[in-house]
Amino acid sequence: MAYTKPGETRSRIYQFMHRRLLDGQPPTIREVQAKFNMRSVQSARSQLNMLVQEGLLAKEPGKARGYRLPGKIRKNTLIPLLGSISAGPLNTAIENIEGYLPGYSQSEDDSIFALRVRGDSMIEAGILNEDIVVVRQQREYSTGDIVVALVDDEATVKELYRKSDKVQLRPRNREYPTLFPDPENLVLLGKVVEVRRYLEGISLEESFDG
Amino acid sequence: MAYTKPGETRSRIYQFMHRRLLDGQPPTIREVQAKFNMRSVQSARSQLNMLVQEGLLAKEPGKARGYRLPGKIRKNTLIPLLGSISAGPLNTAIENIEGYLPGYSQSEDDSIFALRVRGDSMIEAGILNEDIVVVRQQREYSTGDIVVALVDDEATVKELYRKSDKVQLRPRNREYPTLFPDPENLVLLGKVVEVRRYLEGISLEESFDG
DNA sequence: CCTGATACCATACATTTGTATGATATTATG
DNA sequence: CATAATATCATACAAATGTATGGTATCAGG
Repeated sequence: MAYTKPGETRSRIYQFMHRRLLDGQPPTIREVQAKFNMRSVQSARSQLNMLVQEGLLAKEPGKARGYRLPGKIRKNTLIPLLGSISAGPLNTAIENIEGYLPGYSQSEDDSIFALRVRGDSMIEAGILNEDIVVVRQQREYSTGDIVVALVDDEATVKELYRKSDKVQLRPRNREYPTLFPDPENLVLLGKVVEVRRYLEGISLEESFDG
Repeated sequence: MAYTKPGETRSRIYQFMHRRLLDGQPPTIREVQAKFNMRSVQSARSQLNMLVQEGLLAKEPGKARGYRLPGKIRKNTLIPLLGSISAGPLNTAIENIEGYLPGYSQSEDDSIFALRVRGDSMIEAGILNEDIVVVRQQREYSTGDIVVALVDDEATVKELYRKSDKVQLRPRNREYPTLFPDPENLVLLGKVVEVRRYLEGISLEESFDG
């Protein structure tokens, strides 16, 4: 029986592992062995070891199904899609989770959430009614940031403008007026870091209710 | 030591499993045991068993880390973001992966990819230059679908219109003309099911080059 | 308080899975 | 052809992990 050319099997094994790991189903060494019609566990294992050495895979030694994608590869998280945001601290809103969106986890602890946009006040920025915005809470905001602010107990998406100490919340729709909120009462929930629009109905997963 | 109320631990275990499974790292029973400070494997196992019975989890018996999300629950995958799409079958384009986006995988085998939009021909549909569209390949298309078509060896995003046997590709920008492609040469790469816009630079991961 | 249901424990065992050792076959290359 | 590098095999062992048995503790409701 002919051997494969050096590197060829390894490349195919890598693709297989990559797909399986992204799919959330880390295979065992023996599953790789079977997949590639090898007659010895070690055949698969040595290939996997070399992928690890090349830095293309990571592994947790000793653990079953311990192969991972290397750290530099960004991992998936779920971003909570909040229903309606009411007044008060965001903690209370967390109770109101409508579903989850797949997204990047940037750093561990920065809190990110998603919101469905109501209205067309940002239409000229390409944010339409019913679009979903992904929001990251921050301390500092700069002029030009698209932010989610709490105005009159209602969350609203606008573009932030600072002029000296005055703050403006500008819609991106000529038919809407700019807001001049009282800085004392202005609550900024976060900065919009991503806009999403689902063109086909998707049902978001429900959370446990038991 | 007080016991938790009936159902309470189970609920927390479910959330833990849900997150881990979506994260692509199925835990072992003993990892669950440790996570919830149980002193017996069986404590964790019986809870997991009941979650399976309630249909909230699935499992592959005997296999290590064999718990899964039941089929109906949508899974997270990574969607390949293709660089430039050249002519020819899509297979060749797959070689040209620029990175991956976190997204839903609908059914197992439907092939989904993402593309960066060049130009502003769809601006009135809220799709701006540099936006990313998530595309699903299909057999059938209907009028009104936003599709990715291959015209003159270049991928373009347009709205599809059918009138009898004639096909139109309409831009959503009054300054651009409608295309009347020759049905023979029309290649539809897929339907746009999602639009995304990242307002902060993200670096996408690279793929295997060996 | 009584009783069934549920949560939890301790321990042992079986299977799956990772690891190790030592060898042979094939390929690539000068 | 000679040689090194790589691919592959066979087999055994060790660790991780799922499974089973039988019991005790706590909770919930009448």
